[in-house]
Amino acid sequence: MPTGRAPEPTVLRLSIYLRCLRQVHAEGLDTISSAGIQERTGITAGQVRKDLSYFGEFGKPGLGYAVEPLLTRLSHIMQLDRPRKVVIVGAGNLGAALAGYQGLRSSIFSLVAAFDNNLSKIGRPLWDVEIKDVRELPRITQEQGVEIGIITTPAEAAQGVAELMAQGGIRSILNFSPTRIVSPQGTTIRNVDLMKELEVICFYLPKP
Amino acid sequence: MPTGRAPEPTVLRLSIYLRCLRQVHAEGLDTISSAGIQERTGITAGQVRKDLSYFGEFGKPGLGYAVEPLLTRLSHIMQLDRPRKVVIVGAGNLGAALAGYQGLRSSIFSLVAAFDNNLSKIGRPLWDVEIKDVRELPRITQEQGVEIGIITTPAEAAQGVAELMAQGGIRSILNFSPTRIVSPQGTTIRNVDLMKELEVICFYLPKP
DNA sequence: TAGATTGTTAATCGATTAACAATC
DNA sequence: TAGATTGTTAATCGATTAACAATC
Repeated sequence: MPTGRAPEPTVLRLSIYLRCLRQVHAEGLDTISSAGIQERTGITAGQVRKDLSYFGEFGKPGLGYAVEPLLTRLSHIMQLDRPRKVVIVGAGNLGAALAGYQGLRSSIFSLVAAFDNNLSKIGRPLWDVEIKDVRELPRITQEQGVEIGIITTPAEAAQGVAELMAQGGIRSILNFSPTRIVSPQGTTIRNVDLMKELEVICFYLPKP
Repeated sequence: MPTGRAPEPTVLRLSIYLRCLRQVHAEGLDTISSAGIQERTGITAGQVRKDLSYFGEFGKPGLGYAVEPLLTRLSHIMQLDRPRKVVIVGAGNLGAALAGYQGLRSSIFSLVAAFDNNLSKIGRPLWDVEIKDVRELPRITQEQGVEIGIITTPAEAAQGVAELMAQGGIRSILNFSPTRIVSPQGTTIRNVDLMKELEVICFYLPKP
C-alpha cells in the first residue's frame, strides 16, 4: 500500500522504468519481472519493487508485471498521459538544438513557441515555430495553456525569464543556463548544467 | 583531516563552490565565509564546511576562506588545473550546439575534433574544428592525448562509440544519448538525459 | 581581548539492501 | 501443486544537520 511521498531518486528511476517498458512493449513482450527490469536497466530488482510500491501494487507474485497496464499506470503517475505544451526561451545554439528534438513533437510534448530578446531573431522561424519577443511570453503562454518552460538563455537573463514564465502560468521549468534560479512562488525548477557535468567528470579522471 | 572518499553529492557541490568562488573572485573579494557561500549558492554553511573537510582544512576560524587559494586548491582537487582535450561524437544539432560552447575553448577544456559516421558531414568544418570519420577516433584521440569524450549520437550508436573512445584512451565520457551505456573497463560515464529531465518535471507539475 | 567562524563529532534523517511470508 | 516472484518489513548504509570546542 502506498504510504507517504516517494523520494526524488525514486521519481528519477520511474522515468527509467518507463523507457524500459516502452522498449519491452515495442518488442512485444507482455510481461516482465523486476529481475527482467534489473537486467535491462541495471537497477536492482528489489529497488524496482520498492520504487513501484510507493505508488501501488502493480505486479502479480509468480508472474511479474503486465507490461502494458504498468506502462499506462506509470505514465499516469508521471503525468505523461496527456499532452503538455512547452516553450523554449533563448534561441541560441542550444535552444535551437533542443527546439529541433522530435521528442517535443510527440504525444507527450508539443513545442508551441520559442522566444528571444534579440530583435534580429524575433520573427524568424525556428524549425516549425516562430521566434517571438520574450516580452510577449506571459500573454502567449497564458492564452495557450503552456505548462512547461525551457530556459536556454545566458546566465544573466535566466532569473527574469523564470519570473516571466511564472507570470505566464508556467509551473515547471527546465533550466539549462549555468546559474541558480530562485524559484518563483509555485514553480518547480530542474537544473541541467552542462559545464558543471563536464567539470565533474574531470574529478573522476584517473588521478596521476 | 580528510578521511576516506568524498561522497558523490559532495563532488557535485564542489563544482558549485568553484563557480561561486570564481564569481566572488571576479568581484574582488578576497575572503568568504561558509555563511557567505550559503548566501550565494543556497547550500547550507554546515554542508559547505563538511564538504570541504573531506579534502583538507582550507579556512581560518574567525576569518573564513581566502578566496584565491581556495579556488586554486579546489581546481586542483577537481583536476581542473591543467587543460583537458575533448572530442564530441555525433555532429547533429546537439553536438553542434555543444561544440560551439565557449567553455570548450577555455583554459580548462579544448575541443580538438568532432566525429560522425555520416559521409555527407565528414570533412566539413564545425565551428573551428573538422568533422572526422568516427572510425579514426581511436587513432586521433590516442595521438593527441584526448581525455574526455562527449557522446551526442542516437541511442543505437552510443555503446559502440563508448568502446571506440575507450580504445582511444579516453577515460571519462559524458553521454547525452538517451540510453544506458555499459562502461568499458576503466572508463567513467556520466549521463545527461534531456528527455528524462523533461519527463521528470512533468511528475512535479501541480496535480489536478 | 572579544567576536566570528572554522573543523568535527554526534544525532538525525532518509534511502538502499536483504530477506521472507504471502500468493499467483 | 511447486516454482516463481511479488510487496513489505527490518537491518544496513550513507548523507545531512545540529551543535560546539578550538582558534584565528
